[in-house]
Amino acid sequence: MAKRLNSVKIARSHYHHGDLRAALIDAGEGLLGDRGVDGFSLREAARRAGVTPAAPAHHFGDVRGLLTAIATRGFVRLGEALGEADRRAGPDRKARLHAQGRAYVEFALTHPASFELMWRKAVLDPDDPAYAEAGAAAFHILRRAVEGPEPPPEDASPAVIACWAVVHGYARLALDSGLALPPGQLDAVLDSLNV
Amino acid sequence: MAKRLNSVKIARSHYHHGDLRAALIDAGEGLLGDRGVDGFSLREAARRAGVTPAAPAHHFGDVRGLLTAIATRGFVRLGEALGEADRRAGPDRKARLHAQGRAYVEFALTHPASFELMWRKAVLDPDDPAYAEAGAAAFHILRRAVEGPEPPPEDASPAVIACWAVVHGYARLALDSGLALPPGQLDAVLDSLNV
DNA sequence: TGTACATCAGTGAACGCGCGTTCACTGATGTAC
DNA sequence: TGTACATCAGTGAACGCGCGTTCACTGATGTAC
Repeated sequence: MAKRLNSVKIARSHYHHGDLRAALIDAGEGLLGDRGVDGFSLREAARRAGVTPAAPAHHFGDVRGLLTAIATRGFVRLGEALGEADRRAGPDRKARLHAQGRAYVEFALTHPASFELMWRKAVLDPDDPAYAEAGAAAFHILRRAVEGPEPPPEDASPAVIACWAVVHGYARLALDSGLALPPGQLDAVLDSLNV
Repeated sequence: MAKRLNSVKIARSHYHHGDLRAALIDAGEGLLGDRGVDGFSLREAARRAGVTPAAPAHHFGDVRGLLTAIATRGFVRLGEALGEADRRAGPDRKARLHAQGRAYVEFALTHPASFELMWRKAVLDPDDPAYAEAGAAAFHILRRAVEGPEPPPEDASPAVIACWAVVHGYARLALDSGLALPPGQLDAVLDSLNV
């Protein structure tokens, strides 16, 4: 019987899925994309992961736990997108800000249901450490672009709040309102901001 | 038997509530305030209005209809608040803009559940004429402050979008994030906007 | 003014549904010796 | 290398729940004559 040293194990038995935790988050994200936050259910997520409705409890406790994990992954991805945009933008402060703003809005428009879930505290466990940390980390990337590489430990500056409000508001507006927002518009809005 | 000519009829019989439509919207708003959008139910709203769960159907068709009516009233109230703030602000354009911005954010923070519902298209009937009209009317008040008394029939200018994005974003941010936003901050943000 | 009758706006019982969670269980895994 | 056993991560059946909606009904209202 060959030892399986590979980290990827393909054929798995009925029991012991292998990485059900990740599979449930995957399935949950897909479900979210198809049905939105209001159409989400634990049972359907389990169904999509090919598993019994009781299985998720071992990994997440309850629905709230699974939703929080999905939202956390959303913040991680958002942080990656912001970091990536920031790196590509080069050293210019304004260029970095614009790049992050565009990435933020693009993320929201590309994953509207995830984006909404990330802020729907009523269905999450907002005190979950991983969730809180992922959100703070994403915010920190924006802060560093605005306040410099080592922001002071105090509260974020008004300039950061202003930038975040504009970008977040723009993303929300694009999703919330029926308004068709032309692509270049965000740049114009950010340009009109003196920060 | 005296004819009841008064518009207000106090004692009503079991049947024929009098103005159940309004009473259900009232009850629904209260429920929304207590439990949030995710805690809303038709049955509980009917219970609070002292009526059978089947009664709302006569006035609203289904839950979606009731929620849409509540959201519509939210937009009407928001419009009133914006108009009121605008009037108080006098003729100066910047003053009007700031006043409306403050009123917008204050509305959102005072009625967070209503504000959220107003934008939750997934649970509403966004094509409902009254709902669409109330939303457009509120937006129009902001537009007039930015673009002048007779805005052209075309799409709103980038300046209006910028203002709305800032104000809407600020309101959303205050609700979405855990961040404590100091009261004067919105003014600072609006000041940094060249419109 | 009185009466017949259509319409309206409620009742209350019942329906089926999908949900989240629980429970005792069992097969697979991994570790100690 | 082999065996015993504890732990882990699933199963699958069942639970109770509140929900939105339906249905036949009935009391109140208002209108025509």
